[in-house]
Amino acid sequence: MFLQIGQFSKMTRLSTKALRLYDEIGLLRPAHVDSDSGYRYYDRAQANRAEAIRILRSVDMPLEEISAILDASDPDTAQQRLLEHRARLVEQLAAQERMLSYLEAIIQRKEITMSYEISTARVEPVNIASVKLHTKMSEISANIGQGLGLVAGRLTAAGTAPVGMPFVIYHELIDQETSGDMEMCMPVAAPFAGDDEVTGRELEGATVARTLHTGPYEELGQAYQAILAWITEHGHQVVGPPREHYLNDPTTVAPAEIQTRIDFPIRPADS
Amino acid sequence: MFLQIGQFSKMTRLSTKALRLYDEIGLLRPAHVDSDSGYRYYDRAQANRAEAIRILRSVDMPLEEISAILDASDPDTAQQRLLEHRARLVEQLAAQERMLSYLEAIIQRKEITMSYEISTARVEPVNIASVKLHTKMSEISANIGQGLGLVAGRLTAAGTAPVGMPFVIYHELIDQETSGDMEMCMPVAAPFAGDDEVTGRELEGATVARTLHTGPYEELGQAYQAILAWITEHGHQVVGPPREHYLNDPTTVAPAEIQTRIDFPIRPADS
DNA sequence: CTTGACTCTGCCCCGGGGGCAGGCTCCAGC
DNA sequence: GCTGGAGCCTGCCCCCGGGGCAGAGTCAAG
Repeated sequence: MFLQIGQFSKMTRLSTKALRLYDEIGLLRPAHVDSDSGYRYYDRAQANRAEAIRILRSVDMPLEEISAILDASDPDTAQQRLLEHRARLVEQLAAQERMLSYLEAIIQRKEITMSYEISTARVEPVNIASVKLHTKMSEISANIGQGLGLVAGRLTAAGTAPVGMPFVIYHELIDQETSGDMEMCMPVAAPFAGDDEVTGRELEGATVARTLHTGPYEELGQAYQAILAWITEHGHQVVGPPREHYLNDPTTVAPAEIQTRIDFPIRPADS
Repeated sequence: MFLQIGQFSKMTRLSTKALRLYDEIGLLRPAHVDSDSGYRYYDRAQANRAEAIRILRSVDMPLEEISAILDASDPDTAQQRLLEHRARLVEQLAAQERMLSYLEAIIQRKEITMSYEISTARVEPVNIASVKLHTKMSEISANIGQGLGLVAGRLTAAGTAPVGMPFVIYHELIDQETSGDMEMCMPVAAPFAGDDEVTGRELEGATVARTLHTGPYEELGQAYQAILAWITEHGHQVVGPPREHYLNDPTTVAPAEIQTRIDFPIRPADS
């Protein structure tokens, strides 16, 4: 009546290796184990559980989860676990889609890393309304959205409007571990009075090393490296915090099309 | 001028662990390694290659592939590799989608494994046109499609048409390793003459153990197990090869909705 | 009783690192 | 020049779900 592991393996289309593993972790214990030989013997009735395992593995559910579901006393709990796993799958799917579209962008531009054209430019002083805050890498994009929203709101409340695209000044280096101050700015025509949150001031003019990055924000690090290397190579000296200008709207444009300009204030070598 | 691994790690957002691994496999060798201390020293110029690695890893490309791309002398070869990887991603994406929709079906039916209602039925003799061939597990669905297409063609050519849904007789057990004969059949009103490929005959009537499976073909194994267990339990005896009836069209219906009826000819216990 | 098919345990392998232990090495401050 | 602490080194085990293999033991049919 009992089946050896090989026969049970054929029945259930689970490899013997897998069956031994499931025995070991207690997911599917053989109906009987010969204590002398160690041979595993399965009952036909166990095929049902085995099939459930095979099905759940086929949707990539971890063995631990499967255990939890099959041994759940409460059917609602099991259902809950299934829903959680669905959420995981949906998330993975989205991640895969993001990867794919990013890869498409890389393929299209025919190069993996960007090559940057760097030039100097003269930036005139400009009146800005800005809000400054301390942030870290993982919060940057959320903070920029909020910050610029806040500034825009105050401008509207004051009966005025920005006269150009928004930009951000990074007063300190922000990387994976270190947090730092960033200032989100909107250019305005006339000096802005400011209040407790949003300040108005004139941003000093500067000679800048400038480059344009086209692509998702994750790649901006390259642009910074390129521009800093260029500054060093040409013997210039950094004299102020960099400014990041957002030349189009990331919410309406594909990630591969986002344009960001970086301006690094410098004192040129020959002056 | 050289950077220690920690500084380079911050620059490139690659963990020191990863950098050491890339050194080991030759993907990204430090510009200099102190032979006394073993300290790794990186050049700023290496940040470019590191960035390319980070980007390609972010789209889940294996390290070996990345090596091949970055060290490809020919840009076309590199492009080719990227395209291959895209194909892989697309395939994975499709697999994920399949899993998700399967999981949705499982969630919806509120049970992981099917429970089968099994009954006996009397099947009358019927004229069939059929084609028989030897196949294995992985070829079954392709063969069924071809086989039924062939039979349908001959029927049309003979100026007649099937009078019911097609079905398949499994003359031998077919599982993962063993191949066996299967016969793809269409019921016809009048005896069919047949030719070298498609034969006509009368299929004998029988008392059958019958169950209905709703769902993808992958799950059919459960139905067979359930029906065979039922036959054994009730003391019946199998007297012929099982017949699988396809009650709806799998090409127009969702996998979760496919209906398959299994008829197993038996001699009832009480006769 | 023999033989061949089956099964057992135990080990190493896959990928892409994470984490930790124990021991060096470097650099900055004194 | 010295010292302390941060940074770095190698080497090992771990993740997950098995695949593959070696060497030894076991089962069932003839």
